[in-house]
Amino acid sequence: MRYMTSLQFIDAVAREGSIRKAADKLAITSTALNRRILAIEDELGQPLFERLPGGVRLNTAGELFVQHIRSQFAELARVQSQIADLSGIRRGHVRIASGADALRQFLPKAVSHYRTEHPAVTFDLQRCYGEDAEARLDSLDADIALIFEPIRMAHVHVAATVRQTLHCVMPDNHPLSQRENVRLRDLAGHRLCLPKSDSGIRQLLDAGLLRRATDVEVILESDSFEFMQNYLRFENALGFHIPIALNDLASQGLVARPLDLVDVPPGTLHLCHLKGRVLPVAAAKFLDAIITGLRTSYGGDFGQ
Amino acid sequence: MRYMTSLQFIDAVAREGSIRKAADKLAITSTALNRRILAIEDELGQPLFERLPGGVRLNTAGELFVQHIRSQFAELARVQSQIADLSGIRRGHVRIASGADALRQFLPKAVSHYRTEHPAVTFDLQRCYGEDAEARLDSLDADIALIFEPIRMAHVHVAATVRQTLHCVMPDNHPLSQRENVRLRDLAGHRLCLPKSDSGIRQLLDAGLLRRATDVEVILESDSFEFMQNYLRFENALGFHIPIALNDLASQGLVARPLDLVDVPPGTLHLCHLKGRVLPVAAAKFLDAIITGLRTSYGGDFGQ
DNA sequence: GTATCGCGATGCGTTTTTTGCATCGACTAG
DNA sequence: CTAGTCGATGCAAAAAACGCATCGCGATAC
Repeated sequence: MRYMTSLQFIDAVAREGSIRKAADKLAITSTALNRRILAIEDELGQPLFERLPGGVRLNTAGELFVQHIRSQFAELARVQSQIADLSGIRRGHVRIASGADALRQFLPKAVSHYRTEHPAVTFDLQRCYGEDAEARLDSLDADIALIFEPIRMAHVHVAATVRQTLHCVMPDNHPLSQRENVRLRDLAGHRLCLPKSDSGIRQLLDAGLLRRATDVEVILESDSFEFMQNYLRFENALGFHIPIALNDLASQGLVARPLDLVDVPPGTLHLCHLKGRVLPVAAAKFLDAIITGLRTSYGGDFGQ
Repeated sequence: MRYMTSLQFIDAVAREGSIRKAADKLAITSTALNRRILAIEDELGQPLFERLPGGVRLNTAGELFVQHIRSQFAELARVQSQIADLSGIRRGHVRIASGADALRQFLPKAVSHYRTEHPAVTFDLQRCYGEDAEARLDSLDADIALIFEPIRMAHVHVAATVRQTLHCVMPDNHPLSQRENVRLRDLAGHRLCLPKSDSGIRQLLDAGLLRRATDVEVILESDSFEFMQNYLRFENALGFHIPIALNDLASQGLVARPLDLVDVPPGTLHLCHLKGRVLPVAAAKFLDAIITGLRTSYGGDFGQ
């Protein structure tokens, strides 16, 4: 929207921490950008940025104002999608922040299924680490977040949860593949591939392993589930996934066996949005769809 | 704010129902205003107004958008007051919609008392009839509303209530002035001055009179409590007030006697704001002050 | 039925605002 | 101490907004 460019500019400067850098990104000169910012600060009667030698930084007033700007844009987007909705044009845009887990199988399926029914809705998928997904909800860079395990921030609303039992993934000729489910003590002496420590899966595992003081051999750590799964095709080791992240194991000669619930409690996948926020039409409908999808396909059960 | 003028213009056109009239009020030409509206409609991809022979009217999209505009402005005002607040400048603006009742004594006192402590806070008092106060909350033309008796709209939040027993006001030589309190049947044969039927007081009275089928002589109706009170100095008749609206009776040779609660239940004064809205700092603080003031001064008791 | 009136839309010249360039002073890093 | 970065500012060019005159359309008055 043309009349809000100044606000967008302020947001950009806040993100870049420098007027010149932001001006580059916005494809205008730093002069123009600088003057727009001065003009708004003048109108507000107070500076929004502290001028530092290496750039600028939001002051307290600026933080309040930028927060306001972001919520205004989110609101505008919502109203626009609402207007588009009532005129029968079922288009919109959904921005999702997700950990790596759900990106493998679950989200691609969900998005593609939704798009078969609403082909004019576009998506933006942001792969996040750790608390980043929550931060993106907060800064309104994402409408919906899928977070496995802990929710740290208070103003995140959990729309739905799915219980996910940790599974141990291994080549089908691995000795442990004979068992129905795997105890932690069975892992002793085996080689493990573990997700990095900011992953919910890793945190669940660590808690269990620490408690049982199991002696294991960690041969690699990665933040890519895809890499770890592929790796198991070359070395006879053990990986860990949750059902929602499992895909296409059989064709790669892999099998998954659940970890015994006595050792490792089931993790929880949280489907969240920002508390108190009214989601744009498209995002709200996708959320509905995804929730019913979760209920039917992954209702606490194995989802491969 | 300079960058939002286009939005304000749309709001003005929506209120005036005509581009030319709105242009007059805004002190610009209809040409410029018209083009700004066309530009925004173009950016949104949809018209916001229906063009009628006698002017323009919002369509559905326009109503959504105008609602959005108003909430944006309210939000901006709130953020501005928040910014002003944190910089130590205790200024702000409070807009109150009130029935005539509270304007007589209670609100002048409350506002002036608040202003002794916060002299930089300014006030806007809008005298409203009937449902208008609620409508003004809804259109964000008022931050706070004082409504006597019924709340019709669902999205009004009641921050506090005060019980108010109806009082009968009369010249001090009136026969009924001898009684401690007044029954409805005592009114038979007396001349009454009644508020108009959109007043909460009138509605309470009507309900009681109808139930008791009391035969009374209504000599005048008015929406001005001041007029009715003054009138009693010239004709020996009866008026009706709630304690919060009583002022300075003795010096005018008037007295007030409560109506018996058996006949007429006590009315309720509602102190409201729009549900889900975060009030600007000044309005929120004034609301706090007014609530504690109500609790101590008018805690269900006579307040003259 | 016709003339008139008020409404929003639009073409065009003018005014106001915004932008970009060159440059300044302040500061940091090496 | 010098080279490089940052934000601020004077000035001319470019862009946007504005006002005037005018059009077409529909309602109203007579």
